[in-house]
Amino acid sequence: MLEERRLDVLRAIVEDFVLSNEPVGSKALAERHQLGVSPATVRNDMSALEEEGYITQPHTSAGRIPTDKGYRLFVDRLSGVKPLSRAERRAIQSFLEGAIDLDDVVRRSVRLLAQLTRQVAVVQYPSLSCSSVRHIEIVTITPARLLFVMITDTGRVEQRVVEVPAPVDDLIVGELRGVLNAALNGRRLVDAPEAVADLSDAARPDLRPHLNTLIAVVMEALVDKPEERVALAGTANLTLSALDFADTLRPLLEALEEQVVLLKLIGEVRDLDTVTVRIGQENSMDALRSTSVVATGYGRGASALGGLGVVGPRRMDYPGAMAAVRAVAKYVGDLLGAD
Amino acid sequence: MLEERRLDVLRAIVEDFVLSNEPVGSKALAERHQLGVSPATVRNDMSALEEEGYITQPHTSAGRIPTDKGYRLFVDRLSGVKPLSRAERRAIQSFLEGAIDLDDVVRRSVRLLAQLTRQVAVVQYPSLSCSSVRHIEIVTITPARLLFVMITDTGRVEQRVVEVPAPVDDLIVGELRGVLNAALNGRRLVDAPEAVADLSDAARPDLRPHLNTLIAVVMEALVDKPEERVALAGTANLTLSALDFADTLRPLLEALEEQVVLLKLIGEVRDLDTVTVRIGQENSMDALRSTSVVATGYGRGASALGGLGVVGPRRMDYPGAMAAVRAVAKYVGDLLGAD
DNA sequence: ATTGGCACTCGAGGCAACGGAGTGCCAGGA
DNA sequence: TCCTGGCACTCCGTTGCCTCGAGTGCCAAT
Repeated sequence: MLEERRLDVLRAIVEDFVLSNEPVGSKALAERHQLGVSPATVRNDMSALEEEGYITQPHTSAGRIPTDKGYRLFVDRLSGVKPLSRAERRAIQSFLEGAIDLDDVVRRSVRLLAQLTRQVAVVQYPSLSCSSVRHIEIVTITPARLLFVMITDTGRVEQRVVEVPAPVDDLIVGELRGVLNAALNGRRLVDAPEAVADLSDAARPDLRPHLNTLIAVVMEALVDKPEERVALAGTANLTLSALDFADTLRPLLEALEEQVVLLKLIGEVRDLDTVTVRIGQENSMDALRSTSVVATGYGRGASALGGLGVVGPRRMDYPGAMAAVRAVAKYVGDLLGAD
Repeated sequence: MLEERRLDVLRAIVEDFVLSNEPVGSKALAERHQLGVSPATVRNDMSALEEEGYITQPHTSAGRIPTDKGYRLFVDRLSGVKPLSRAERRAIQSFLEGAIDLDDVVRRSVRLLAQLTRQVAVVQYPSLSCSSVRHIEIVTITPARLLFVMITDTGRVEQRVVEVPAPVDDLIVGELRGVLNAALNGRRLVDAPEAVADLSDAARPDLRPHLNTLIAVVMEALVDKPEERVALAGTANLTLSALDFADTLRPLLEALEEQVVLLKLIGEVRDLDTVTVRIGQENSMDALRSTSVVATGYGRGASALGGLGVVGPRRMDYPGAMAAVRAVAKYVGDLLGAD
């Protein structure tokens, strides 16, 4: 009963503060929410909540604002995932179903997510390592330089320039292409090392050096340090939160421009089935310490193809963001999984 | 003599204001620059300059700031292109020479440009229409859906999914591939329509429907509305200019996120050999009316492969920006032209 | 445990005074 | 004819002061 109401008060504080961005006081709280008690009682509860570290006051005689710990409790125990409105569901569907290729899917979804949440949105391209090879192509640029092109089942096209040890003619290129396709087509990239392990030994002697070079390059580029990519949208929304960031805005923007940073971020939170929320100091990267991140993985089956999420001020509509992230992840997963 | 000094005064005002972002007064001017005259004389000149619309005062009894017209005169007649420092030249070279493929070149150069100018940088990917076909690949996804992949001489890889009227087997795909490659390899994309015009008539009857479909898709996708792309970097630098923008920051950020807007922008100013400067109201798009754009084209030979430039506050170091833009364009042009 | 009352704190906003930077104008000098 | 020093005026930004109001903490009463 007592405990119960204290949590109600915390919830009310979070909800009001997210809306107004102003410290919320006891009187306003008691009025705006049906707590059934007087402001004085609310004050006692607030006092207790502050004692426990869930809320704080910017200065004496101001209202209270939630701490990171307060938001955490709110997210964990006090809020459901707000269901999306019908209009929002429709928007998602109509926005994504027109997509024609992978690039288009990713770009549309990242913009959609930014629009739905009014935050900065991040969508990772499907990881190569989770994809399968659909086709491999080798094109001659000069006799000693080949362009290696790989098309995956998610529609990604990866390319690398390869310098071969000795000049090759079109005949050899054709053979190389055949060997590689035979070995890799339909294979998942994580299985690639195994699939090509003794390829060279089994091949015609004159192909071996080229094959070795190609395999080495391919392994290095696509498995050891695969090129992961992300799309970003909605940085304009940061101006809405300019007050929340102040000094930290510039480092934040710089971080968001770094693919590396975003990949690390997404990499940490791309569980399927779970929407991860990182609040303020919970983030591992300095530049994000003043933000909250709501993210999840997308894909079909056991392992995530990629991740997506939003970055915004700690003062965020968590239920709404979580719902949007989850919904978009589901659609994107279906689209890319089924393709 | 008289005219001469007035222009010196304008130049001094622009230079000081760009540095300080504060209205500059007669006394400070006479001190900081070797004008050889007293503040009172400077005042007379300023008065005249204001009369002619080159400078203005934010309010009575404040210093003067340049108007768009003032900046224009400064750019046209009062400033050379500031030569880059040795360190900057070295930075450009070492930054760009490590690039491995097209994506890498573009991404590196856009970041470089943002860093050099401390503004927002934009780099357009080489236009398809100016490129030549290096290789065409056709991959079966399902019997009725083909993936068309085209590799250009600038290293761009374009792909489209094509629905064919009737199922095709690998044999036919091979033939289609052969026919298209024979017709298009080495051709510039602008010449493509001509090259494929009577391809279908000359082909084996059973190939015609497929060929027609493919050709239609290819023409539409790659010639009629080719997918142009741009890269963006340095939006964090806008926080440096936050004061210059105020209300207009959000629309500006939104515009910068729109590929369409950036493409229009670059398209208007991608002359080779000329660094175009658009100051404030000179810009054709509303969101850019409070900014200045410094841009040029890059490429080899007669027509530009693409464009690049920077967007920043009107209070910009024009000589520096022009030098950086020109230098980066030169390097990028060499890199992509020679590839 | 809850409530109303009360004294206290502190920031926001309004207002007046002040100082300083800058201007325009004018009369005198090269 | 052009430049210069002097002078009065304007207006912005800052500072200090005051008041107002929202909010708190505590206490006695229910």
